[in-house]
Amino acid sequence: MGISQEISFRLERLILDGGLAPGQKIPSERQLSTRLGVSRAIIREALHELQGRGVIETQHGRGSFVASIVPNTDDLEDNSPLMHLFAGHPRTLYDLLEVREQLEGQAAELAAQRATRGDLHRITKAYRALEDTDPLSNAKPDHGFHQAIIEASHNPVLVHVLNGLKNMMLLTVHASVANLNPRAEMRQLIMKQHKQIYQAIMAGKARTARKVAMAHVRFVQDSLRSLENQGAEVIRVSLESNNFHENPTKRY
Amino acid sequence: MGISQEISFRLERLILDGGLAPGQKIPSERQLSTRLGVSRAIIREALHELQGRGVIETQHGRGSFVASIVPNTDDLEDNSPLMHLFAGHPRTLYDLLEVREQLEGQAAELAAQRATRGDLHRITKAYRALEDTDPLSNAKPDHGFHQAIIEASHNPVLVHVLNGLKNMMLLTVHASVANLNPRAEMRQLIMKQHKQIYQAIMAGKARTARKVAMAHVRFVQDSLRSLENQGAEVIRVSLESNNFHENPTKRY
DNA sequence: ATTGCCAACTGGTCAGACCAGTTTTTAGTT
DNA sequence: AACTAAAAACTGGTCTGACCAGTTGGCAAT
Repeated sequence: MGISQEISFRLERLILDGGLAPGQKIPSERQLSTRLGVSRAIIREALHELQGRGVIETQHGRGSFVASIVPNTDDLEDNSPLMHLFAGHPRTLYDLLEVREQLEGQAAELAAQRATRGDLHRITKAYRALEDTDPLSNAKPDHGFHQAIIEASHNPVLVHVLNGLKNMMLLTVHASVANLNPRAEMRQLIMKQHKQIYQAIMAGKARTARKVAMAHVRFVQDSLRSLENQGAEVIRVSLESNNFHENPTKRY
Repeated sequence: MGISQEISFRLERLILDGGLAPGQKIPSERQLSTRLGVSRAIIREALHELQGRGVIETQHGRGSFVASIVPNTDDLEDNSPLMHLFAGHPRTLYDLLEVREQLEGQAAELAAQRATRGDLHRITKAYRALEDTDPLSNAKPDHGFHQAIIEASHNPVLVHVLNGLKNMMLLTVHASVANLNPRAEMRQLIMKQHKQIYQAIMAGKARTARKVAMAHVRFVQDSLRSLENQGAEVIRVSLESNNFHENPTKRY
């Protein structure tokens, strides 16, 4: 581990272990530099790291200060650092939907082929719940319906993979429900798609089930995209030129 | 807001928007420095900030890499209950291949659409290695080839999912290579399939890429199955009852 | 084919300079 | 004495160029 890291940890411990209270000023970079016997560059790197972690805040010409809200260490548990960044990021939404299109399609196909009576019963139950529920902000029944289908695929790997995506999936399902359902005609279409999926699986029509399931995900995808284009608040942060890596030639 | 901050935000967005997948290497500090027109010190400060946020990880002498999304939640590592249940279980092999068929198909399609020059170069390199290597029981080049394609899809979610399956995948790739390659005519077919995939991606023929990639996985699947039926020693480990669910009515 | 070494990467650290804001001191005026 | 405005003395922000320390890949000798 480099000196810079060591310094940042040392400073963090100093701050957290008492000494410095929120809002308090920490020594200047040059002071820290001489006192800790390292170059100012190292101090600056360490401070930037703490800044990234939200431990301190810096003001040009004034100094660095202990951040008011000390981040609890529990931060790293529920949502991994990137998870937080990915969550709600529109790109990830589409990336996720791309993958979902495939996997849900296959799940539907396999479900149509392999579902047992018990599976069919569970799917029916979930479908009924989906029909009955007040469609306002009802991400749960939606997820339950898809989950029942996935489990009926009898492919543990598939179940496991989709389970791993569950958190992010819930996010997208929620996003879709929240953005799409309020629009009456969209809700109609989605319910119709659910019905198609349900019936195809019930009838054991594998190819059809795959097709409609994929179409369903794709529909959600396209709808969100069009919503986004017409200015709804699905975040879009477009950006300046990247001189960074080459860009994919075509993307979306 | 200082340049350093701006740079860190820009980098973060480029990572997320630019399709930089977890584990992927980001340009060297000196490259970024010249490309973004700022000093290396600034780049380093920005990188330290991202490091503090957990977006990247840095290794002395090697470079900086996009942090994996869920570094710990991948329970498929060594001794997870699932892995134990899965390992060597022939059913799992086919389940895995089922999922792989979809995901590899999509990866190939997206790679054909989105691959940058750098991606194409990496794929070519991996392909060459695949051609040159003595095909006897060497799963590594095979895996490298597929990996290069997957990364060229520029879909972090897809990369992540397939990465999570990496261990199991290596198992199946190994199985396929070990069982299939020794048979001359099979090896020929597989090499031909690889060539088709390679050419389709190079030519940017997305649909074709998907088709041949899926056909490739399916071929491996079918071949293993037929081998198994004629009594070859496909790892055939027990196949005790699966309490996974009720038994599907039709299965294989 | 293997080994070993060397050149060319990569990040890590340092020194000193200068720019750009902020605060304090000081000098000058009233 | 009080007020004000200039100047000095802070603060962080950026740049440059150098050198150290790991990693990697190719090339020569074996």
